[in-house]
Amino acid sequence: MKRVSGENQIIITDVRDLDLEQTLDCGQSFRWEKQPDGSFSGVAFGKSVNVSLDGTDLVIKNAEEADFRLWHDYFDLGLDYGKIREDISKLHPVLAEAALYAPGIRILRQEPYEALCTFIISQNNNIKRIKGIVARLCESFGDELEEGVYTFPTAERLAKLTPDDLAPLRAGFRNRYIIDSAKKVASGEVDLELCKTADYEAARAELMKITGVGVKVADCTLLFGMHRVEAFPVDVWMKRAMEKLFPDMTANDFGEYAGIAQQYIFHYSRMHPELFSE
DNA sequence: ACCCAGGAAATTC
DNA sequence: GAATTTCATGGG
Repeated sequence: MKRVSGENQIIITDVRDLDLEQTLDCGQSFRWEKQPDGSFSGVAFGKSVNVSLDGTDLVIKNAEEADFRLWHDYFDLGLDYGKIREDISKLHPVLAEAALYAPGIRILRQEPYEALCTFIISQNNNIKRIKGIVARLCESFGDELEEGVYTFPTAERLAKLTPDDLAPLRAGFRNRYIIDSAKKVASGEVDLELCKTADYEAARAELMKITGVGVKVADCTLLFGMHRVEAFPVDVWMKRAMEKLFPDMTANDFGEYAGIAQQYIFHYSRMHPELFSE
């Protein structure tokens, strides 16, 4: 893998096991928008970029060479998903099928607070509306990078607000959860860095100190914001999938890469709702 | 009108 | 303690 830069863009070559649609629009991140030309535009780490895949070249426009490692890591290109898929496919034939169905899913290494906040918003909600609320959150309290392009607000910024200040987001009962998370993260009462290294149960307990964070939101935060790929979030889709497709397995049976298996199963299930209605 | 959505808190039994 | 209800909002 090498870098090619210049003209205000980075190209990461020899990229395998990545499909932008599968990775950026599978419900792990809510900040990427597909463009008419098939590329995706979004903001991460306070930087606005456009990404596209040309064969095995990942083209990142509006990026500078110094951020090569940043984007390389964001797309988790240091992990061999082909090998992982091969290994976990041995666990169950349906998992093998699900992995084959969307082999271009990768677990993004998102910023911890963004993952926490967006998955607080996700509860008892649907992906389309989550994206709308997140967009209004950024427009209202993020920094404008370009015309109509905003950063994700920091916990420190949101900690100065009250739940009523979030009314324009139309996030309903989740407003007070967002504020509680911001206050506890900004004050250090909840240590997101600790969650990257603490043992799993301790990390989960740390996040669950926040009102509005239960087991599922904590697991999503750990998986998508701390790259704890052993996390296995169970939402309504995963509950159905476990009951119908993996009745003989529990979360623990999926191993150290359970979170990656979970993404294959989640996506496969959402794309095949008929599996659960017949 | 009713039900559901990448759940969790509040209330009741 | 375990089971049920409620919590805002929007789409089907």
